[in-house]
Amino acid sequence: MPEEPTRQRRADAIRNVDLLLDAARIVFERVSVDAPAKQISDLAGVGVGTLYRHFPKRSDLVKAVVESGIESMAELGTTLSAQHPPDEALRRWIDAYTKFLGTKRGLAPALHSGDPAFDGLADHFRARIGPVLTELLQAAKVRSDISTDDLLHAIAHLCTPGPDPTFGPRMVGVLMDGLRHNEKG
Amino acid sequence: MPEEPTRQRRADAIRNVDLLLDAARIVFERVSVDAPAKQISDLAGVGVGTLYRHFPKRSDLVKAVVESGIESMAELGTTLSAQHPPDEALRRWIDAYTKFLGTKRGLAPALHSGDPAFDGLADHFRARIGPVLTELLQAAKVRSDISTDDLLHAIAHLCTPGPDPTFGPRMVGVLMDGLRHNEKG
DNA sequence: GAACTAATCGGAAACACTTTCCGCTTGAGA
DNA sequence: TCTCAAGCGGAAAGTGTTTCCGATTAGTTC
Repeated sequence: MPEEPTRQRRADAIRNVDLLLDAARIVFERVSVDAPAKQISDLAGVGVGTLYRHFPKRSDLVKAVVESGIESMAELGTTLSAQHPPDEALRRWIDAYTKFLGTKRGLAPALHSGDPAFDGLADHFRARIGPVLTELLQAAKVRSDISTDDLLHAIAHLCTPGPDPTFGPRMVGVLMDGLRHNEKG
Repeated sequence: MPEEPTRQRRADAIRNVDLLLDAARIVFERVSVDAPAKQISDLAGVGVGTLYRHFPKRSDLVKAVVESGIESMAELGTTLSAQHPPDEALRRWIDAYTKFLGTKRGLAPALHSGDPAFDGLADHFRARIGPVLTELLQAAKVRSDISTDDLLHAIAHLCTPGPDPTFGPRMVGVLMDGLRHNEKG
């Protein structure tokens, strides 16, 4: 692979990417994942053109924000499994995951809308979080016909932010009961 | 309430509404709930203007299609509870509900997107389906801290059509296990 | 530290819908 | 058959995304 003596990345470009990510995090949380791109570029103090230069599709910005969240979730998993007994670690991690998804309006629907824009994201997600959760699940000895992917997916679906903030957590609770007290061994 | 000697509704208008609903059902299933309005009006053989005359917002068309589905679900509930023992009736009804949601691409995400356009729909849904499901649930004696609404919601969330068509049904299965073998009596 | 250039910027223009408007058409009622 | 409001269709307006490109400006070189 040709390694051109590439010129260093411009400082303002790096700064703008950060500004945009910060602005996006704020807007996604306070307004919605569906807010107009201009609203984000305005908050970041740059033009729309700049936003689209760094994130060719609007969805790429969403992806970038989510990816940064994925990283923290993965790290949390490692930390928790070191500090708590298996099922407690699992419980806490699921709690955090639930909260992560529940915080950004429209995020869960967007991720599971089937929009091919997010296909790659799911893979990255799986690759990074999957092993961590798998370990937690095995340690907690839950039923075996449900895969790690299944569970991540299911929780993501259940945790759409809505009028009743207890909904997601409660249903996840039922789901976890179902995992433990199962009919398939 | 003033009952004006209102003129009868025009035959072509009635026909066009039907054509539009049929076209919408087809497009929602074959393409997606998010397909352009023009695609639907074309299939129906009318102009966009006509579509918007009968369904002022694009989402009204979605609503209309879903409402017709709700009606059949309600009827099915009654039928099933008359012909089967409680838990079998519940199982079958949940199956049908799962399939209903899983069939229209983008429907579940749309319904739970938080878009106020669908607020009324949720109420209608609840009013019509709630009692039926409540009866099924009581008859099947499942845990009590989960309401009928909760369950309808949860299933709807889980049944987003995706690459793996078995996902929804499987997770609903786990959820139902959780309802029966619970930790809260 | 001045000149050279490619990377970057920003906002205007091009697109892709959705929704509104309005002149023309047609079915219902007399 | 005649009248005329309901209904039609598609053009135009509104809204958000994505592309473009002339004007800047940060690295690099001398």
